[in-house]
Amino acid sequence: MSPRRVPVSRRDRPAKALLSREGLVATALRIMHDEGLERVTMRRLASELDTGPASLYVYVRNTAELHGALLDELLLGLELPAEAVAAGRPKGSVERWREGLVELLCGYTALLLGHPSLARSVLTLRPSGPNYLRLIEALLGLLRAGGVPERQAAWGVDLLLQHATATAAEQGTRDESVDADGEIHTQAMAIREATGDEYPNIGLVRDELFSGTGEQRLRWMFAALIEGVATTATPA
Amino acid sequence: MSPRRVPVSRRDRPAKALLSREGLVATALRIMHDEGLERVTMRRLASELDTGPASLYVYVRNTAELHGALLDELLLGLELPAEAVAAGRPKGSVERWREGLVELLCGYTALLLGHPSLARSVLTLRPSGPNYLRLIEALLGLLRAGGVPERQAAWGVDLLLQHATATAAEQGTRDESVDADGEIHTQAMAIREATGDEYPNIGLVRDELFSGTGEQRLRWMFAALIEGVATTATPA
DNA sequence: ACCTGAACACCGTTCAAGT
DNA sequence: ACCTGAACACCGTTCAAGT
Repeated sequence: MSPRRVPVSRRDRPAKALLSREGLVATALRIMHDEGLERVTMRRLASELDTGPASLYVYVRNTAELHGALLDELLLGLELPAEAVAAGRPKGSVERWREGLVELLCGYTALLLGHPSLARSVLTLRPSGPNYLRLIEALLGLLRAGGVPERQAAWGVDLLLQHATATAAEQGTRDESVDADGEIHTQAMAIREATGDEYPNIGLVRDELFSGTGEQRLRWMFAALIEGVATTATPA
Repeated sequence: MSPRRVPVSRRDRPAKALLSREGLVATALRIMHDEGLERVTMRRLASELDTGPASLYVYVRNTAELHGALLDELLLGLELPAEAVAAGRPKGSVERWREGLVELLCGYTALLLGHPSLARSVLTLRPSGPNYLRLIEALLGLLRAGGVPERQAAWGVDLLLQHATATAAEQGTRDESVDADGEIHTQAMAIREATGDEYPNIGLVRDELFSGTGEQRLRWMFAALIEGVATTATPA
């Protein structure tokens, strides 16, 4: 029907920015910041880049890989504490490494808390980007600075990162998605209604189950994790 | 066109089992066991129950709530260790409570490892079913039996359950979904290729990052968690 | 080679309308 | 009241075909 020869796009669009992995990730990052990760779909991304969804599969294997790239981009903004840079060589006040660890882990958690659905994705991702490796490197450095044995340090990094990611993923749904916020109330109510008859221990510590701020609990959890990692011997 | 008066269904179908929340959950449970949670969709459930998807919303608020019900049904099959039942009163050999905790947590993890995508869902769920409360009750009982202070015990339950759930969720994708198994290899390769130049600490403990069996690492992680919870003081 | 239109095979949730 | 057909507004991924 309508003539298809008019090359309007040539003048209308800003040069159509040739597709590339970098362009893809940059656009995805922008959408994530503006509208949240759930809006970053292959179809949305494609239409944003003036193409069909199939074209994206030239640059990323699948959605999971795209999410991995987004995480690494985000990690660029995570500054490593000074203690982690001069790794392996303990200096300054004793136990400084613990503070450095908590700081770094809180930073990583805060980063993910800004994008909780990314955290959910990362939890099943085994990230492999250079900036994630830097993070592992820094955590290992701090643990070694604290004199934590090699195997405990190696396994500990897993434990610490998993906890940070899971915490962000868990908090996630609460403020972002519409539906899930009913569930906290439902659980809180269930716990408050749990009779000391059927659930004596819940009855005894009921208030403590809800005590503390998120920040307090998070810092305590990291401290407990670090303590456990530092003092629990691995098998064999 | 075709006459709609023939009540064939009356003879063909097994009485069409009136809709109910229990029936819904039972059907969902069956599909989950046979084909995995990703097949348990509202539409699939509806067609299985000979109705439209809209009808299900009379019995569950949304998918998240349905998943919560599935978890609680699953937890029916989790047996609590004897130590947890006679809670609060330490008896038998000292430190028996630690074994009980590890056992219970491993049991819970194993349960979820059988349905990793349910674990992913549970992580953002704050479950509130009676059987989940029983689990909280048992964990609290064991921690109290170990003389762990109230606040540490309360906050610790959160930490322990989150770790168990996150572990199952993480393992999850690996064997279940098709795509994600590439990522472990990708990460492993990235770590193996990380030069000791750029990543000295990774270079030093490289082998330990991959050492141990899943079972060994899980038990060590729970032991470390428990140790940290038991010995780390909460603020204020 | 690099790219993509069109299709395949699905989703959760809502709401006006029926019984 | 209780229930539901039909629609709304989407998904990820593949593959044959084009340039």
